[in-house]
Amino acid sequence: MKEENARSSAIPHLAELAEFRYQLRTFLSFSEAASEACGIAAQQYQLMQVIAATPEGRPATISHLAERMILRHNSAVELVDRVEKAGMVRRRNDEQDLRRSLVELTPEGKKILQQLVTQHVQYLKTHGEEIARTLRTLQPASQTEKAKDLDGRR
Amino acid sequence: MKEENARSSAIPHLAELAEFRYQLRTFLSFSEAASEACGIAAQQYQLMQVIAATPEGRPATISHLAERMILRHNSAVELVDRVEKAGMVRRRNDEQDLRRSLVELTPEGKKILQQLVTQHVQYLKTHGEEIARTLRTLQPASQTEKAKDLDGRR
DNA sequence: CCGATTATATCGCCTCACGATATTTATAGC
DNA sequence: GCTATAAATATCGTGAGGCGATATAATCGG
Repeated sequence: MKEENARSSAIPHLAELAEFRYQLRTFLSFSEAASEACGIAAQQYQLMQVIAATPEGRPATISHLAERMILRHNSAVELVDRVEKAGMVRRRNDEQDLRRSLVELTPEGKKILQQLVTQHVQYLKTHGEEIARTLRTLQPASQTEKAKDLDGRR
Repeated sequence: MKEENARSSAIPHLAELAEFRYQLRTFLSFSEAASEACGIAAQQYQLMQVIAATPEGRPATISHLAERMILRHNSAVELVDRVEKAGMVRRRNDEQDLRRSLVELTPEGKKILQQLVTQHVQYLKTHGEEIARTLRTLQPASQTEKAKDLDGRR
């Protein structure tokens, strides 16, 4: 028999969803702290990561970065400005299409990125499984122990 | 045999981590759009969700909300101000401790929250499994098809 | 070779989180 | 019970960053 929270009664999966979002905020908070310990903002790290993860064939244009960062093009321009000022990336001119700037990591940028990726992978090796488990409790055919726990503890 | 991306070479798990963050951004972007379609900001929805998910015994004080939202106390105060102005929550005085305000959802707030939770649960029923799978590729003992795909396609 | 489209850049605006500080209430030590 | 300290909330000025509107330059289609 499960006691319903008066506040949450009648909203299915509220506890699991709230837990997932709390886990995300905790992860993002870690990410921000790690980035700023390296002297850059969290978004700047994300931009660098997108650049490094862009497949070989795909040029790292402002438009492409904006798309992967889910930002307006002008915001991507401004973000690149800031990361460039921090010395982590530089713009090159695309010789095929002079409208484009190609953004690439500097050696310093690669070094910092490697550190940050390592730290984040480490974090997710520790906490990723728990996040995945919370996500699974929201799947159609799921009544795991975790879900029962989140539902039952009120 | 896997071809290494010149940009990503020597950074293990870069592709999987970047993919995970892109999935998160996509989800958060959906969340923002859904919230604003209901006339509130994404953070305001999160606050409401935290309030609703607060266990019965635990009073929904500003301090508690700040902790779950991962915000400074003053920022939580300001967030509650905005959500109160939007008519989604109201403050009550704690009669045991007059320093505290207890924050609770209004009927309108409950209605909107229910809609948003439903939409988000629906989203995660569709996309949650994929996110969980990406997370799993970052686990210690993981060389799934997904991981091979992300590593191999460059 | 010119009108339409695409890519990037610039600028002013607005939201929101923060640090510093203030105010009120509770609590502990005497 | 009275005072020093701590805790909870609130206020205010500041700054970062994303966005819409607009501008400029380069490419492309007919």
